[in-house]
Amino acid sequence: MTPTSIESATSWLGAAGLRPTRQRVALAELLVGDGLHRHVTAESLFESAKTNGASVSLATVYNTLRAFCQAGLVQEVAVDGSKSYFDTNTHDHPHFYWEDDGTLSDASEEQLAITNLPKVPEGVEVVSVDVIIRLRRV
Amino acid sequence: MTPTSIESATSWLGAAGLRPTRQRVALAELLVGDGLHRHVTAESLFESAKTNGASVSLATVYNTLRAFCQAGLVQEVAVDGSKSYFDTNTHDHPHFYWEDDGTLSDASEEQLAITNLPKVPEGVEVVSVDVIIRLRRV
DNA sequence: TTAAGTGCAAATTATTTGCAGTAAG
DNA sequence: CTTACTGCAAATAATTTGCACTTAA
Repeated sequence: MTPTSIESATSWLGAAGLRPTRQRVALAELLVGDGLHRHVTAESLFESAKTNGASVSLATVYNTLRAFCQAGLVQEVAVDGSKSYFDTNTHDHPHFYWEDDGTLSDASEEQLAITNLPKVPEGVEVVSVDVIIRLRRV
Repeated sequence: MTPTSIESATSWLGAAGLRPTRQRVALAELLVGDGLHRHVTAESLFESAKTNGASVSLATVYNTLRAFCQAGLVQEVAVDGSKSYFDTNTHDHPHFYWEDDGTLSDASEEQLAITNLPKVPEGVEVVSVDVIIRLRRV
């Protein structure tokens, strides 16, 4: 049978060895409950939680996102020197950043290709190749 | 004759219509005095200024970098959600970000090529395509 | 002379942390 | 029970701002 959003949230946490507390499950549901990818900031996730009637403090949202990030459940995306964005799609992929409203969205990966990645010195590994396409409405 | 670093700094400011005050010229010299590109944070530029005996307050370094950025003399590079980096090379080009020490350097542009940039919706312009290659010593 | 630029200290914003209380295993 | 998690409020880090003073044009 189809898993409920609570079930997917709980197993998502379990896979990373994180204890499924009430607030973590609530946040995980908002992030991966429907199987779609999300791009959130601590503040935006906090607002969603409030809207959905989940009782979670802002500090816990920050700590939880940090924990999810360290566990590899979400990925931090640096787009703006002043805020941190988190993406539930942990696979390396390009992003669109809408400068007008400060939102982030996925750019389909098949459309983009990077060739001739510069060779890096000995003893150095490439952690990731981040591509941000900044957009503005004209 | 070869321009002095003060002369290049002053004309660099003049080209952007910025008044060449003592502190701006001092900072501009540190940034473009020798014709090489620099990657700085407000804090790192402030330290360089102190080391070079230039008397500039940290607030002025922040305000000046902001002014240079708005005038198009430097470009902000988002690599880390907690700090702002500025690059004197305003041409779109890829960067190496060294996670170990938090430094930024240029990746030579000829080595990298992006093909099949996703097509963007009507009425939207691509402001820039930022590529950050994150590196870690192994 | 006069508007733009500067320096300080106080304010703001995003985020982290200390610690007492709460809950999961 | 025991250790991890949570919530609040206070702490911190990066950056901005208000305002009196200075300086380039």
